[in-house]
Amino acid sequence: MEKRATIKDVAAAAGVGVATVSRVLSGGSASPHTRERVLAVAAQLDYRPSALGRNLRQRRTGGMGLLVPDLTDTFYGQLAEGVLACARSAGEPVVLGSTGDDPEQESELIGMLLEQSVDRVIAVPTGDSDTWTPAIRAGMTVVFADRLPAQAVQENRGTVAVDDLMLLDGLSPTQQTRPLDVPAVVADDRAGIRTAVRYLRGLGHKRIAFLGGPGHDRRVAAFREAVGSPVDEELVVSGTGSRDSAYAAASGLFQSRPDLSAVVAGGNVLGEAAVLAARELDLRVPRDVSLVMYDDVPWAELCSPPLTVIAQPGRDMGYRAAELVLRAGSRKPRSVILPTELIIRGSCGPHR
Amino acid sequence: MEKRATIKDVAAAAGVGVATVSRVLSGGSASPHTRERVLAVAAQLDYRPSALGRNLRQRRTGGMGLLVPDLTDTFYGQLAEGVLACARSAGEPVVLGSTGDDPEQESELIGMLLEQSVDRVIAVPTGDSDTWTPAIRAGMTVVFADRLPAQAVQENRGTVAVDDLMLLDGLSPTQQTRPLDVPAVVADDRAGIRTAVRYLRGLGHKRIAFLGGPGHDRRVAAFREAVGSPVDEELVVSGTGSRDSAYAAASGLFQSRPDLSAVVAGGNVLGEAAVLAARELDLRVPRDVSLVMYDDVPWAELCSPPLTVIAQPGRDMGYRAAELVLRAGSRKPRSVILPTELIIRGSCGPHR
DNA sequence: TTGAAAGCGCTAACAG
DNA sequence: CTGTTAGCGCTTTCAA
Repeated sequence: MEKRATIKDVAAAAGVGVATVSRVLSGGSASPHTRERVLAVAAQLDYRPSALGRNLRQRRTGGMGLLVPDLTDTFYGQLAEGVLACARSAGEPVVLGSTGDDPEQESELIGMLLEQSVDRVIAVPTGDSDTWTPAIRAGMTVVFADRLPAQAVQENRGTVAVDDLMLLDGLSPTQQTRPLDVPAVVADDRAGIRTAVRYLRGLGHKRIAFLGGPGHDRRVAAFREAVGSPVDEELVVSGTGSRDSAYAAASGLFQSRPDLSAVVAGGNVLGEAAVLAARELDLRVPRDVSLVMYDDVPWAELCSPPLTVIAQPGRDMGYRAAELVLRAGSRKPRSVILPTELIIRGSCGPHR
Repeated sequence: MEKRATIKDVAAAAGVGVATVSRVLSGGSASPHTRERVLAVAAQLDYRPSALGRNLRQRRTGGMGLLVPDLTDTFYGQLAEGVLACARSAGEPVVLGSTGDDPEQESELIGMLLEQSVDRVIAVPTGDSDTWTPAIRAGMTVVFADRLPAQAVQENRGTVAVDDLMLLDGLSPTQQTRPLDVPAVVADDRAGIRTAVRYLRGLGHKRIAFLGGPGHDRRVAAFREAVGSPVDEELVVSGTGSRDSAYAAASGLFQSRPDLSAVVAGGNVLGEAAVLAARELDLRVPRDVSLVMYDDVPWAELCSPPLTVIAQPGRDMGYRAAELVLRAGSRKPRSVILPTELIIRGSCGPHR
């Protein structure tokens, strides 16, 4: 940067000590006269306190890190906008990283944040809890959004636990030693999926498939639960996150099981793939196959027929997560579960 | 953050001075023996140099800022992914801001970046060149992406000039005193729009409308040029950036000018609005109205009919911009113009 | 080749 | 209420 006025310049110009300037600018006590004077000089010099000095002094960078799998996925775009909105109103910077749903990249990004001393992070986790334990141990305040890290292999060291969320999923907390207690902001996947499956059932569908992607474990679990056993395992397939892989999964599913009559796509990328694959195979929606997609994205309405979706509040999710990570330290944050809503449009029809 | 090993710890443990450690870690000269020893100790202590100390010392934060209008717009998601990819390979952090296409928010974000001493910024500008001049004067290296700031009212102070791009648009550089010379990475809007208009003309369309949004000045200009005078001004309308406003603009256009037979949407949000508005008004695409949309986004193919688009390489644009901003300083970066491509799908038909 | 020392701009004790 | 001072972790002269 070019030469900018420092706190010293202001102090000198105002004829006071640097500490006084610092106090005035951070709302500390000062005589009205001094305060006014300092403020005037600061304004006149166009002084802007350098975050560099402050950060070093406080051994921490302000703001927060944000790790998402892919900004090309509209849902994460919404989530990011929520985080940014909250950060902006708090005047805090956001350091962004895109993991590509790759645990290795995620680790590298965590390392980068550590190096930057960004000690507050909102993450859509990709790796398992072992990826996160070290960072949390190192003092990072993290809030998970949209999903939770897969449970790592149990060890007798503590694991990342996400309190009541596990119960929500009907998973038992297993034997955890000193859980790390990471708060999370997620949608009520279980209810969302259950509602969708019931809806399809109500339409007469028996063979319902689930098309999942990375991080959809909770949704898959909810799906299994909703359809009840025995689960036809061939009807539960997953892509790896890329659009190509999602397409391949969808296409493979339709071809291997022409008897299925409905599909629940675990995310908008998978929904997109399902629509494309169905069209390619000349399957009509909803005549030949009904489709429910997780995520309400603007283009869901553009499809013909418009897609019936399980909407989750992406922006809110980001905003709430940012709030949590900022408030952490004062009160201990509790996880948040946001409601989903089945929005019925035109992509589901009665089973024929 | 928790207590992490500092350079001092490493120095002590290795029995050398801190300067030596610093040198070794930044690839300076050191005896093989010393180097090996330091490296070993550093690894053993899991030492990670703190960016805080370095930044303060160098009076600049590494990495780069990224300012986009809206991450919910898939195109900017692609752009951001490109920037992140380049930054990642350079190991640099990215500080993100979303301007909402609001010059005021943009200014605030610039201020935030200045405060953070982020001196390299990639921006999809919203404000005019006066918004940017101060930042650039303050020593910020900026690279514009996707669009250029509107020319501010001429003064005899220098203005932000974007060298050859203005010529590309057929604008004369007017009388500029010491242009600030900000490099930019943009798509060849002029060619893209021209190709689209010619294509529609070839289909027999005479009344072609342009549906623009914020920052589409160059596209509007290209459109005017392509249709040739006299331009029917009622056929050139703009939204303000929100989806609602885009919808209103599209709907208003269709209603006020039922005689139009083709629309060029200046961006994917406007294309979305056009599809929605057309459907609402019972206009069939492409029977009643042909549509070409700027931006190729995954869902363009999902529409029925699939949308004919002017594709621009969003990801490349981000990547190139990041490269430019990182290389700036060594060689003086030149602007880059990326090619567009008309991808013909199904949303245009012959004029009836 | 190496080490000692001087800060970068700021905040937080600690005196006055 | 205010000023002085001591660093935060690092890079970078400057000597040795």
